[in-house]
Amino acid sequence: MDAMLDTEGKETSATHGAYRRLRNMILTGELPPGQKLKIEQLRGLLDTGASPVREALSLLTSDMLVERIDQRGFRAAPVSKCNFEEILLLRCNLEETALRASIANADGAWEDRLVLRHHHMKKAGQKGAPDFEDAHKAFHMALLDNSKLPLLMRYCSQLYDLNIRYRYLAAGGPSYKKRDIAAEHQHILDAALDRDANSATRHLIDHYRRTGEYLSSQMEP
Amino acid sequence: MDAMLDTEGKETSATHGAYRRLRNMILTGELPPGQKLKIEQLRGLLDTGASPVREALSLLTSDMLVERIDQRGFRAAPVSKCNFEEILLLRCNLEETALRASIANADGAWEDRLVLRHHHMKKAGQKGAPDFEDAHKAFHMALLDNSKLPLLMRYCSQLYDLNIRYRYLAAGGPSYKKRDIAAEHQHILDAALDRDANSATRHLIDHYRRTGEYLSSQMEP
DNA sequence: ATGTCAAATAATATCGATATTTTTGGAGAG
DNA sequence: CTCTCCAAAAATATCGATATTATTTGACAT
Repeated sequence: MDAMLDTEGKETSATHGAYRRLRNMILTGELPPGQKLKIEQLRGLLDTGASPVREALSLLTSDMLVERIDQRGFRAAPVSKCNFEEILLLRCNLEETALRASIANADGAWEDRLVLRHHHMKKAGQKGAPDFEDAHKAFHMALLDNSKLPLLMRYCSQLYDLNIRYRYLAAGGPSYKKRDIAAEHQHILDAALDRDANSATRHLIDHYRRTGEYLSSQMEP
Repeated sequence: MDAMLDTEGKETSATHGAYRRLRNMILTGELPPGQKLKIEQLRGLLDTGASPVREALSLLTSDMLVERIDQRGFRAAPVSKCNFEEILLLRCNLEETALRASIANADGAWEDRLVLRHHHMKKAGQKGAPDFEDAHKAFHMALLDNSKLPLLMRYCSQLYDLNIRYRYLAAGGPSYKKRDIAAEHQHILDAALDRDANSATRHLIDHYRRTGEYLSSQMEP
């Protein structure tokens, strides 16, 4: 009953709450790569027991955001240029597969979802909303989710998160507006609505490669 | 100090031991798909505390072998023909990428490892050793591991395990010898040693597709 | 001075118990 | 006879404490 009065009335279990907060802290770089994650320290930070913290860290292990070291506890997953480039490679491969499958299953309901997600993203981008990241992910996932391939979706979602972590680390926050990102999104959307798989995947992959090259250039080898 | 005297002197932490044993039980079907996994019950089965069991189940969640249901505990992941076909699809896609990358990096040390793994697998297969499964996986992983792409390797390993689960479920154990599996493996090996990426991937994918069709035919829709 | 070993310290992993939540079973009303 | 609702039972999630293991510190011998 205390949990309800905590800070907001939205979290269900302590474990899940700890999971979400730790995840965010790692994605945004608040907990830097390679940092030792001591139970006691986190227990204080999230004010909850040791069991939820421990279980949340176990779950983050599957997302490859936390590493468990034999009997020596946990640490935030390290980063490297090499790792970043592998993420990019896999994303291009898997998202192409998913997007082609989505387009193959295209129907009116999917098109509606796409248009809606795109609109929300544009709106969030214009007023610099803090939930632009969420809207951006939602749009990209909507492109893929008509594939009806849950495993593939899971991998894409995981890789997406690993990628935005690098974006936060390299730029200290959402660093769009460099290029004309909006136009790139529009091209992808239009091609998807036209059900032109070749054009859509080409635009999508270009979109990733460009962001990838920019981030790659900002990292030491 | 008790842990050393348990049954054998090889396990390090209780959590890891529980993880390995539960994983095996799920893969072999000893814990059937969809079954509720009650902490108390497993605690008795593995005779260890509730914390290691709980943490092991959390880890198995990332392997997609266990599902966590909001506040209602855990259950063994369900199976379906649809899920099986997705696994097959992703395996063909990801392993082709990995094998091509492996061959691109080919060198003498890798060839040695391949030959060795293949030999061990053949030996284990002839004498019907219980560790044939392990040797079989080791050979397939050796084909891929020269790609030097750890993330991709992880996905391939995960999908491999999900797949052998279906093999156990459909056949109640290793059901090879139906076709001339040995010849198929030989073809893959030879093509890899020749550094012929097209031939190697064709043989590898055929190998999976054939096993896949056999298993698919044994399942209800 | 320096390297090594042992005691002290700190952190993890695990246990046993409790509070919360879900599920079950049955009694009463419609 | 069926449905709803409440109480009892079971199971989960969480806490606090302990045992185990790693890390540091400092003393001793070389």
